Amino acid sequence: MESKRAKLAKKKAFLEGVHAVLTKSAYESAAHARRRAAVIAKAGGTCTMEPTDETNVVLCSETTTKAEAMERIKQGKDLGGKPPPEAAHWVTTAWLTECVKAKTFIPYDCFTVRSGAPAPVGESGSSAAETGSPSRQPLRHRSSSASSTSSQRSALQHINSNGDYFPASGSPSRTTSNDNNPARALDVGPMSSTLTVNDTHPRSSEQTALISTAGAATHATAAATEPSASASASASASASASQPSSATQSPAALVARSQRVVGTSPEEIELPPAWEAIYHCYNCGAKDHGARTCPLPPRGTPENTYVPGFPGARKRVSREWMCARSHGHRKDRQGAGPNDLIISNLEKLHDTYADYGTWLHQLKASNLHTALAFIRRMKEPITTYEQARRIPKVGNETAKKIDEILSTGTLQRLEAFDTPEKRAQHEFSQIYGVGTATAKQFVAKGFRTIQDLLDNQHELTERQRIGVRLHQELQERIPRTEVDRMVAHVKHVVLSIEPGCIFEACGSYRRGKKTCGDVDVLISHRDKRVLDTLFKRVIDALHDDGFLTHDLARSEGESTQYKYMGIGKLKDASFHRRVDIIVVPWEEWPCAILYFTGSGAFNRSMRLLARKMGWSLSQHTINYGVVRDRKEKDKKLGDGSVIPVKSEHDVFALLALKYRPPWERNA
DNA sequence: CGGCGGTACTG
DNA sequence: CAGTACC
DNA sequence: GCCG
Repeated sequence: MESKRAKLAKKKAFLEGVHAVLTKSAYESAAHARRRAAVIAKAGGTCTMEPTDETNVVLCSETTTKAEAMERIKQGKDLGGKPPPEAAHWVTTAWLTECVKAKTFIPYDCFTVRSGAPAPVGESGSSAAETGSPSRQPLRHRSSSASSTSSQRSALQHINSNGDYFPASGSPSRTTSNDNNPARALDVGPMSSTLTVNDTHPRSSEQTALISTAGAATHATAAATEPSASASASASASASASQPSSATQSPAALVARSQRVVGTSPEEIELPPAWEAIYHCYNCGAKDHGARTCPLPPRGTPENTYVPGFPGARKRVSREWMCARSHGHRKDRQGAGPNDLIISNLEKLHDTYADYGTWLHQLKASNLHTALAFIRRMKEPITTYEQARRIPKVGNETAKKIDEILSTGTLQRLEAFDTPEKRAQHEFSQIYGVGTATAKQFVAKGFRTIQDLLDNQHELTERQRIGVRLHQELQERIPRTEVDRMVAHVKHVVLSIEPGCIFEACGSYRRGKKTCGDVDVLISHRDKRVLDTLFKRVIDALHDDGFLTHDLARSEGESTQYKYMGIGKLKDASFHRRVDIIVVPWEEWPCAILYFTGSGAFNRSMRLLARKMGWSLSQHTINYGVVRDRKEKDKKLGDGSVIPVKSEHDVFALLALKYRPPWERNA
């Protein structure tokens, strides 16, 4: 259990950072407005009539919705016509006043608040004495607050999952999980945490030592919980302030910041009765909790040798599995890395392998891709063949190539491929809907540039036409702030259609990347009947308001998981962006969010591991007793039976893996 | 030497 | 069915 | 192309 003090700090956390803006409809007179402003000031926030970059709360009157307020703002009646920040929270003034009075804090993601209806959510504030310290600085002037702890994120999520969408399902112990501390995953060097992984394979420990000499410095940081915790907390506390320092924020902090805006999913789901009957904690076997809240150390360590009661379960796993290790991102890092020359050359080699399109070369490419994931995270330069050999997935061939790069600066192999035809083929294959086969066809037809394709659009399929026309725009990475706004928009539309939905933005965004290639949105609802129409209604609504501009592929008719792939654009954005939306049944949520968060290499690794255990992991479920055809591996003879899971943690526990938060799943 | 993720939409 | 896509 |  958390101390009372920690709880108090959490309660203060939201109100501390409030910078509110009043809409005209939120007050009747100047005096009324002053009273509202006083409420905010008492909470330690600041308040204006004009939105600023720091605005994180918009106060609506008791009788308007966000949509109505937006309309008024558009007409210039409120806020002088200046639009509020897209990511701001919309609450009624009465609600905020009440929260301050009761010393409770505000659920952070209430976008559509209707007349007076919502009562303050969260624990009763009576126990929270003396929170309103009058001398608190406004957000913009605070440097960092020691009172905010790194558990703030889970606190917010806790409230969130007990809030509007998931009333009163929480047990008090759910925040005291074996969950990772975000501060431990700071960007400085996720590698160090692999040292805690459960295996002592002789060779791999050697390899780990090699690579993680780089991360040695991180030990100090990770061990010094206090500073890193407050750094993480201040980053998320100052969430809505658009600070230039965001470039230096850790992925964990970036995710925490986004969670305040877009996260609306429970940490655990309820299962259908038949599944609930066989569900138990896959970390210890208890029936009364899941792996997420299991107090025991991770399964597979000497301290915990529990094995779940499903055929194929095993105790230990080699750390060679990518999914068993922490993979922070390295592409985001600024400055030059020690192995940039090697990396850039091997990346080119990877691309040429991928362009072949044959089964064998796909394997070479994916193998090289995995090796690159390990090379990228090294802080020390590779200098010898032997040193390279010790990196996982780097064998004789790759090590020789690294050696060649070290001595000559390039790869002979690459120069042979540097022809106009190959370059054209590679560029074509970057186009959405154009793969290796089509790219080769285009080259064979004599096309060499994108313009050639634009001039011959009749030769293309519908998806390819869209892909070619928008090719330049879609090549652009999306800044995280724009993803924030896109996701907030989609979430608003989804929740106004069906308030009981759960919603999570996944993909690289959930993994804490600073820029994303596309926007991935996962949606579910408890009620199956709702799901059957929800998908179409959401897509239609997003078309109607002009957000979605092109469809690339979408599920038709009824199925279990609905998938939409298309292109969307915010009105004030400069580029069209790829948007994926998936609607899944409630009980498939954990596997779906695991899949949709990725990364791709992480998924492959995890699924391979599951397969080696005789199981099968997919975006739907994890199954045991799967019977596969020996010859044709695509042919499944039996689906087996579902192993029910309530959270991502359960899947990790099943595979005897230490839980990896999203920002450690980059590869 | 055999194995390498699992699934879903388009045409 | 092959091709392409999602992570 | 790497791994068990």
